[in-house]
Amino acid sequence: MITLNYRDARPIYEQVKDGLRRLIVSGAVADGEKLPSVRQLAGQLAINPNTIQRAYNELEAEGYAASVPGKGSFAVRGERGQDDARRRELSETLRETAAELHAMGVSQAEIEALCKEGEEP
Amino acid sequence: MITLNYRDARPIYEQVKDGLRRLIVSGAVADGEKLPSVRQLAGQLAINPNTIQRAYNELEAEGYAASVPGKGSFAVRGERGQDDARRRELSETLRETAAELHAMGVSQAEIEALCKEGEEP
DNA sequence: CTAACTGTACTAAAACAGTTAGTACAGTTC
DNA sequence: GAACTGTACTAACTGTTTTAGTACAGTTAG
Repeated sequence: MITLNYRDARPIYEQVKDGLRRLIVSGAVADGEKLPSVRQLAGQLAINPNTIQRAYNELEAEGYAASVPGKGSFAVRGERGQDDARRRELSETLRETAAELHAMGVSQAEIEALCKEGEEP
Repeated sequence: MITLNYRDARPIYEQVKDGLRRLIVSGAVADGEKLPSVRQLAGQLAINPNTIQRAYNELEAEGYAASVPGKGSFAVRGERGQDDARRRELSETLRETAAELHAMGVSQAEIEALCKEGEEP
């Protein structure tokens, strides 16, 4: 479900957060579907439950999950607009990345091809 | 020349590295042009020389600069292909970013518009 | 009701990366 | 020789990440 990379400079809770968001945003985890419990996912990844809790907290703050005490945590796929900050961040990243590829001599056609790979069918 | 953002989570040496690479790759600093010395740039940014040295070291490892003991550090603008790893990394980032924007409902046209902003004149 | 699960909260310590400080050495330039 | 340059190294401080351990309240199935 999620893989951790300990050589990565990014902290584990962020890797977990990004991994889950990817699953939710891509539809791999359906809207409202139950996510693994804090302790269960911690056991599976062999890390501390606190780390998972932190990932879930931030994911909830961003609008991609909802946690209910006693019940569990659930995926939220809110049509759109659930997190404008994230969209702005992604747009900025996309622009900068494309600009540097351009400077490297990569053609606009190649860049657009990369962008199309994730298009919806 | 370079601005630091202390609120940024990214370490200073990375901000320096990315800033310099951007200057080199964009042509703002010509090929072979002398970069500021370790101590000089450190003084200008009000940080420790060791931090600059680290940025220069990594920049040299990536092929964007060359340091000569006793003389200084110089920009390297190697036509292309000087750093395949960086290009692969950028391609991967671009694809993932575009995919998530797609999943958020952003159109292909909007994405391509962002990518074109950095195009060469 | 009991037992086993759920999320949440909190403190304390350990581990790590980033950064600074200081010093030192060898090569270059004038 | 003096003033630069890059490089190397150790030591210490700092903040974040992560772990460990414990605790409490709500939910659910038996």
